This record gives sequence, structure tokens and C-alpha cells, in this order.
Amino acid sequence: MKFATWNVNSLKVRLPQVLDWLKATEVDVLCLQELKLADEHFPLQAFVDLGYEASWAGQKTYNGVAIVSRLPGTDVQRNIPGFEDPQRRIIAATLPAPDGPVRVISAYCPNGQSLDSDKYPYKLSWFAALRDWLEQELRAHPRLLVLGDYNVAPHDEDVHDPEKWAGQVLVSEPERRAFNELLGLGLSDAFRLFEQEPKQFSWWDYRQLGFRRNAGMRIDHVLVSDALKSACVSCVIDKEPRRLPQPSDHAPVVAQFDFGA
DNA sequence: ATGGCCCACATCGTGGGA
Repeated sequence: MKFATWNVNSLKVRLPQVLDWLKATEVDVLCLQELKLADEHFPLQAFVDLGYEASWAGQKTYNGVAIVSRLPGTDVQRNIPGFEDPQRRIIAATLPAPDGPVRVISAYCPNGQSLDSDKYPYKLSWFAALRDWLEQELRAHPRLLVLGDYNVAPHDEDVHDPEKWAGQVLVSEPERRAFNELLGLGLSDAFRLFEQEPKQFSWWDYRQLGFRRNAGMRIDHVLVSDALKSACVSCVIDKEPRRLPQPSDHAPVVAQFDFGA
């Protein structure tokens, strides 16, 4: 069973690519970020026509997240409970799997803009709220996957030019600590469960021929709870959609699980 | 050479992304 995450940077623009990609990859669950569209404009029928269901939390112009899945989700939760926030960055749903339900969260973590921006303390407080909520979610749902755009490159090996980026947003120590606190709850970065080639990234700047130079960062992650860790058999970044005309600046990340049954 | 691109918006300039 395949679970994926993809920041599409406007679902309206990227919908044909997303549909083609679902057909080609046969992913079972796709977490989307940066829909950039209001709830009433979510293209549900296009997914239904391909045999998928969907739950979404949309927002005009900015943010917006969804979970597209072959089977419908239950206990759908939008936003972090108790964290007052007009920005739509979280949706959670419980999905059936061969050996029992899996709780899936699609997360679009704040960017932070820069260390001296007021968006930076918002990012850190958002991560603190996420951590506290995930602690509860893990207790209620030990079989948990948190997929999304974390806007944090966890280590220098996840950055094309660590010296140039040192101390900046996406790599700063407080952000990396916030990311590590999530791992401390009993979650693992699925990508690092496996041997990987160096210089593998999930986002490349549109400017400066970022993709062609592989000047990127690994900021999109699949976090897997201890209970699901042994079922995870691979985690790869699919760069193919990034090569297409009019691409998202992010590539999808796909984690495969062998649930037996 | 300190910015280059892309997306959205009751667009033609600005904010946001990362």
C-alpha cells in the first residue's frame, strides 16, 4: 500500500498532473498541500472519476490541504484542535488498511519567511501545537502517519549548499529542534529508514534553474509511528513530475508499506 | 551584479512562497 505527499502549489493549475500521476503510480493515499482554493472549488468529481474519495480543508489563495484515498476516511479532523488559526494547514482522517486502520495526517507547516519575520515565531508556536496534538493522536492512534511539507530540512545533508543556508529559515536550530521534537514522540523520518543516494531533495527553487542544478532542499517528509515502522518497505522521492512543463516546485514523496494480510 | 520564478488577486502591482 502506497502513501504519498505532494505540495502542488495550486491544485487548480496542477490537477491534470496530479490525475496523471495517480493513474501512473497507483498510489492509494495522497496527501496534498497548498491547494490554494476554497472548499467549494475542490475538484472532487475528477478524483471520484479515477476511483478515489477525498477529504479537504480549503482556503482561498493560500494554504489548503487534502487527503485523497481509494477508500473514504472517517473521524476527519481539520486544523489542530485548540490552536486558533484561520490558516488551513492540517487535515486528519482514519483510513482502512489490510491489517487495521491507519490514522493519516496531511500537514502544511508554516514557512516562516525569515528569522526576523513575525511569521517565524508563528511557525515555532505552530510546531509546538502540532507536537502537543500529535502526542495525543499517537495515544489514540498508535498506527499513525504524518505526511506533508514541513518546511524544515532536518540535517545539512538535506540542503544543497549548507554553508550558504546556515542559520537561515528552513534550517535554523529552533526549527530543527521543533522537527526533532516530533521524532521524539515516537515518529521516524521514513526516508532515512533506508539507504539513500546523497543530494536527494523534494523542493527546488523556480529561480536560477534550481532543478537543473539540483539546488534543492529535502523539506517534504513522511513520518511513521513506531507501530508502523517495520511495515515500511521503501520511501522515495519521485522527481518525474518536477521535470514536466509548468511543474510544482515540490516533488511527491512516496512511502510503501507491506501490511501483510 | 544580493535578483532572477511562479501563483493568486474583482490583476497590470503586490504579497507569499522557500
